[in-house]
Amino acid sequence: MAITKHSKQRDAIINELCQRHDHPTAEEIYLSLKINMPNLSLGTVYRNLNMLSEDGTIQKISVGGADHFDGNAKNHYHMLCSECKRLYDVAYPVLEDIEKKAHDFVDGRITSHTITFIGVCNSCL
Amino acid sequence: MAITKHSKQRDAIINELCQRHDHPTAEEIYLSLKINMPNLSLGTVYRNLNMLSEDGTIQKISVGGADHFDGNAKNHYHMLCSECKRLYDVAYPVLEDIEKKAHDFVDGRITSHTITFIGVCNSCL
DNA sequence: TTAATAATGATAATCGTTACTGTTATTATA
DNA sequence: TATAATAACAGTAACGATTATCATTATTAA
Repeated sequence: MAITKHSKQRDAIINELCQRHDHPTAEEIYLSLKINMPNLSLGTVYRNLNMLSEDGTIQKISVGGADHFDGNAKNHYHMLCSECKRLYDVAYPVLEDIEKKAHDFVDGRITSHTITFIGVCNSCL
Repeated sequence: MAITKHSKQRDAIINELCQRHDHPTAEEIYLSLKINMPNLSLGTVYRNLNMLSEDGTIQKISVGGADHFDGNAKNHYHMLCSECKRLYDVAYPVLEDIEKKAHDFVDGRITSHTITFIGVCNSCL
C-alpha cells in the first residue's frame, strides 16, 4: 500500500531519523519516540520505515543482525565496526561509473550499488 | 569455541559449499545434505557455517532475509537480484586500493570491504 | 583402552519482523 | 461542517531465521 494519508507517527519517525546520524534500528527509533508518544506501536515503526524505504525517502541497510535505517537517501558508503556493530557514514566519493563498468561482468541490469567497509572504529580501538 | 576436532558433518558442509556457486543459505545446505545424511541437524549446519566464516574458511553474506554463504573465501563482489533475491558472483576486479584510500574518511581501522550491486538478473528480465 | 572433551542431534528459546484485527484519525465530498 | 470512506493506528499473535541448551556420540591424545 502506497502512502496517501498523513500521520503524526510517520512525521515523528522521519524527523527522528533525519536528526540523528547513527543509523538506528527500528527498535531504537521506537524506544526514542515512545518517551513522547507513549502508545506508539513497534509495528507502526516497522510499517512506516518499510514504506519510506520503498518509496526512496530513506534507506534500509542490511548488514547482518537487525536492519538499520538512514535518513539520508542519497547513495553513500558505510563502515561497520566489527566490535560494537555500530554503523558509520564514510564520506568516500561515490564511484559514479562503477555500475556502468560492472555491467560487463553481470548477466542482467544493475540499478544501484552499496559499499560497506568493515573495520574497528576509534572508540573500540 | 575454535575448531579442534574433525567431523564428517563439517567436511560435508565445506564440500557442498565449495561445489556449488549459488551462495546457499544454511537451510538450503541442510536440505541438500540431509538426503545422504538423514540425521544431520540444522543446528549443526549453522554452528559449522559460523565457525568456518569466523576463521575465514568461508564467507557469510548478509543482504537482508536469510544469510547466504560462499565457499570462495577470496574477496569478490556480488549482485543481488531484487526480484528473485538470488545472489550472483560479479567478476569485477577487486579494488585493491579502496581500503587505503577510504582510510582518510574513517575514524578507525579498515580491515575489509564488500561491494554489492543491486539489480535484476537475466532470468527475471 | 581409556579418559577428556569437541561435536553432534533434537528441541526449546530468542530475536527481528510481519500479519491480523478491531479502533481511530485523516481526507474528500455533500 | 457533518458524513462517509478508508488509510493508518495500537495491540497482539504468528512467523522465519538463528542461537542456546543438554544429553549422547565421536574424535583425539595419552
